[in-house]
Amino acid sequence: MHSREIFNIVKARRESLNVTQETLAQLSGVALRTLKQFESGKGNPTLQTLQKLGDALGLEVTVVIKNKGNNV
Amino acid sequence: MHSREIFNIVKARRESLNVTQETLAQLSGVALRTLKQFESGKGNPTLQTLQKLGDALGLEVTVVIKNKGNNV
DNA sequence: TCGAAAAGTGCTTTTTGCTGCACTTTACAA
DNA sequence: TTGTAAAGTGCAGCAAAAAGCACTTTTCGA
Repeated sequence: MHSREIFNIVKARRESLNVTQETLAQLSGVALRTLKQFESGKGNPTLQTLQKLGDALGLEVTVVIKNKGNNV
Repeated sequence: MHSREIFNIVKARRESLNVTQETLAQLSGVALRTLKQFESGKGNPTLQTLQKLGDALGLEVTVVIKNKGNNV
């Protein structure tokens, strides 16, 4: 999952919940400026930032094994 | 998935592949110091760092909806 | 069409992640 | 036990993320 995809999922999720950036910023504890930057495709958020946003949106950051069945 | 879990998954994955921190650092392009810090449970990696490590280990960072069936 | 809400952007400061270096500690095989 | 490889840690510099502020642009309903 590429960064862009992740950004888009967050943005899409926020929109599907009908929440403004400002509200999400308050709910998540992430600064509005940071959120804006992030949703407009720029930036390289820290895991913590991503998780704060995820928590507020009912999203979860996970790390999974790629290509099951093709591993050592 | 909490930060600790993510750290542990990365570490466990590296070990299961029998790769040293030093080798992973070279393969992933992440500095050894950063990797060490990260595997010992400290730090708050950026998405990019996490993805570099994931790429080298065959892991993928994803963002998924929690509690399927309980959404808007 | 117009006005307000929402979103996007430039600039700046503060904080902190990334990195290199040197050293210590731990694990393990000879 | 001892030597070596691997892993962990303190310190410091640099780059970049986080955040605040002000302003512009876009969106959209009245």
